[in-house]
Amino acid sequence: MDKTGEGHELPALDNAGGILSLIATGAASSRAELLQASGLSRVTVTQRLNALLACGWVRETEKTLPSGGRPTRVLAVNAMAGFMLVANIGETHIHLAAMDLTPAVIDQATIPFGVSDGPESTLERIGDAFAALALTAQKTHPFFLGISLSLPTPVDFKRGRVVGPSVLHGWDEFDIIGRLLARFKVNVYVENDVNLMTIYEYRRNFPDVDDMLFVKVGTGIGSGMIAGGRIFRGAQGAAGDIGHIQFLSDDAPLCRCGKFGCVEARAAGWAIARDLSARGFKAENARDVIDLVEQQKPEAIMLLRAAGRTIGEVISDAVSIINPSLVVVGGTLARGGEFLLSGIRELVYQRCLPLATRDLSIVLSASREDSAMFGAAYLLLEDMFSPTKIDRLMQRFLRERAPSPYLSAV
Amino acid sequence: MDKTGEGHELPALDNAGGILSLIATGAASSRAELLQASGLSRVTVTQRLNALLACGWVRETEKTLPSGGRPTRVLAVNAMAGFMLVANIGETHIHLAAMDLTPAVIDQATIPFGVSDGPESTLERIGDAFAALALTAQKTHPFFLGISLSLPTPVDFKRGRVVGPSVLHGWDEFDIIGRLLARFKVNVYVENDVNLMTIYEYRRNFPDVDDMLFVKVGTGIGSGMIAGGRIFRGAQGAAGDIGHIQFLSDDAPLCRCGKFGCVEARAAGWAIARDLSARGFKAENARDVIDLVEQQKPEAIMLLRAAGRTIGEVISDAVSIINPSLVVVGGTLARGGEFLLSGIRELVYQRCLPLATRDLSIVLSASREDSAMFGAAYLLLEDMFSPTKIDRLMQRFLRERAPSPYLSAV
DNA sequence: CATCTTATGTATAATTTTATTCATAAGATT
DNA sequence: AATCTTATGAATAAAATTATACATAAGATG
Repeated sequence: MDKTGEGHELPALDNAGGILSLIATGAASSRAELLQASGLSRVTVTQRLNALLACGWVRETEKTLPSGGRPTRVLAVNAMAGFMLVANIGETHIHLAAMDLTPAVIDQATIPFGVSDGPESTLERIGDAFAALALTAQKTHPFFLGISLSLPTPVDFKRGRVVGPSVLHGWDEFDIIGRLLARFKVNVYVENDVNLMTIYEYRRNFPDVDDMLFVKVGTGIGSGMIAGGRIFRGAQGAAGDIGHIQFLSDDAPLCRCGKFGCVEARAAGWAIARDLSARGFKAENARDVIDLVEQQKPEAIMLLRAAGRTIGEVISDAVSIINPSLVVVGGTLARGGEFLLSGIRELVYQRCLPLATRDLSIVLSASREDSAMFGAAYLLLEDMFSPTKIDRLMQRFLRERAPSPYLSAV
Repeated sequence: MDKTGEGHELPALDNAGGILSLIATGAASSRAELLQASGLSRVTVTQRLNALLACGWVRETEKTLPSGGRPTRVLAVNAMAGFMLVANIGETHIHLAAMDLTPAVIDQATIPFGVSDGPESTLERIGDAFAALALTAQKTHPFFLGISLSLPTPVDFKRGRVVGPSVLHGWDEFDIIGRLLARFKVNVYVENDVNLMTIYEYRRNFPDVDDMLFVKVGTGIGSGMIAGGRIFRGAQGAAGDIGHIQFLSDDAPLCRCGKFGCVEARAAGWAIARDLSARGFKAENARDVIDLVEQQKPEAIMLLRAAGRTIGEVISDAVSIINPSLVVVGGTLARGGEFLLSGIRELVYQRCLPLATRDLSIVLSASREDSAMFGAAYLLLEDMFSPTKIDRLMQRFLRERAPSPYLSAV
């Protein structure tokens, strides 16, 4: 009996998920590597790969690898097989995009936002914008993979909820996943923006550096870690909170968190802006600080240099504790370039033991503004194409591809 | 044709490694769980499990789990299936043991050692002691799994070598694995003692706490981390080096490492001994300090309390950065109990944000002196029974079990 | 004790996967 | 152009694995 119920010639995708996962995660990019990595026989791999090719999940690229004989054809996930919806919630706007599996932007939108907007109405507006983006994207990229959100606040990733104090009012413990799931029926991911920027740096710029620290120096200060090739979140998703490590002194300034002497209160964008204001400049946030630096104001440059040394102190602690092989400095103040970086380097090389700094690089991020959005896309892809989850993805795909008339009739 | 060449009735262990791995790693402890976890059919699981039972790798325990019907039989790796050799190289002695797969000690030995003994002669003496232990152990525990060493110095685990400055003279970059492999032809693991103590705490005392920090406060200060259930080593295996994080002040004391103001120089056993000596007491190391504390000398207690607060500062940094849900304090000075712990707790709860300390426990280790040796055993078991390595283990087992007369004749 | 539930073993046929072999493809080398 | 190498596809039989069905085991429950 024909399983599809019709003579539709749909290729059998049984157990092809493992093959797709290997290609998507980069574990294999040719038939030979698939054989090696999967441990399956050539016949089986060929059959499953053909099914994936026929369905449009995988494509043969034009690239080939030299082999001594006939060149190896390079395989890749077909970026146009599907799309995902991502959004980066900032403090003044929400950027939204439909992305293909590259990930690259298919279509995007921006809606206004304020930190006092509650989650209910915000998620409804995000949902509306998403629905419009999905309508366009689905025409060219048939399969809707899922949704991924970036939030400027601590997030318990497993539960997908904002935890603890946040700049976003009323979001604490709100069931973000539940709300979006009810409307879109796809996997929903929610993560902190710094962790997503970290994932972006790792996947896009330093895919071979399996132990790195990303430090965002903007209006606030935060960090994310890649440990053994995976984002490291800690027990509550609060790992990397270096902004509120304290250095006590007689003149320890008051921090936003209510304590004295935090790194943020000494070196974050808002702290430098505060100090510049006290000196008669007009500065409210990190961007104003950088504007003054770019205008070569000596006071601004001096304060940025000092901030670099302060941040260098806390980065040196982090380097001693987690021993990364790369530190990437990003965020708005990173646009201050060497003015910021030299102080960081100075302190790290001075304070850490040679063993930890021997093979350590400290570099500026080359990221664009929306790296968190791409990070959100990478996170979604990484999780959905992981060996443990791929089967569920394939099952949903099969269900949607062949909506059985019998089932819907019952 | 009979594969064994004889009518020996040896059960076919083909592909049984996966089943053994599931049982050994704790991923499954009953037939039902094996079915679920392996995804194989009942027939296949039964067949492979029977082979493992027949070979003595696995046994049925007396324990059963209630199920509503016939109780589920609990399976476990047979602790007597094999043995491993472990050694903990300390600064004055080397403790060696043959351990079963529990791991529990079968037989042990101690040989003298000094930090100026080079690796060549030391490894030869360790090899001799190991050979003697193996002779006994092999009688009751047939299969020789491997060797695992604990060293009081930074180790690059992947390469199995001492890296950077070390209390052990002449060991830097020495090929420890190569030397032991040449003599024993089994897997050899080499790891830092603090990481092994961390593994011990995790596996034996807190198996459900997947994000923990272990701090060893002895003559020196070091730490190890469990992140997501795995030991976290960093890029060079130097992660957790909290002993040389600096707190500068006017009276910053000189550290062994040549810098001023390190945590070690303020709060380690040798630093407290130094301060006690300056006050006329006779104290050289952490043990002497604890002796004075146990004699209720107010100066010793005062210095230990102060050390607790200093260590608390650096632990609070680590807690902010890695967000564990548990901190275990061990090492010789931990025998000072609340005198040490109260200062640590005070500083951590004072300096970390509530999000990080909300679900954080800080406890004393209940470990015995030789926890590093058990940690070494756990490390070996964990790696050799991991899904990725189990097949190699099974292959060696099969090779040794059935030494083919044809092969040796050729 | 009879009955219920779930655990566990085994025989059979159906299905999936593999090993093996042969054939063709496609660039590199001579 | 002839030849070499490795990639890739396909056909066949052999082997492994599964689904299914049936049978027994063993404690809990009433």
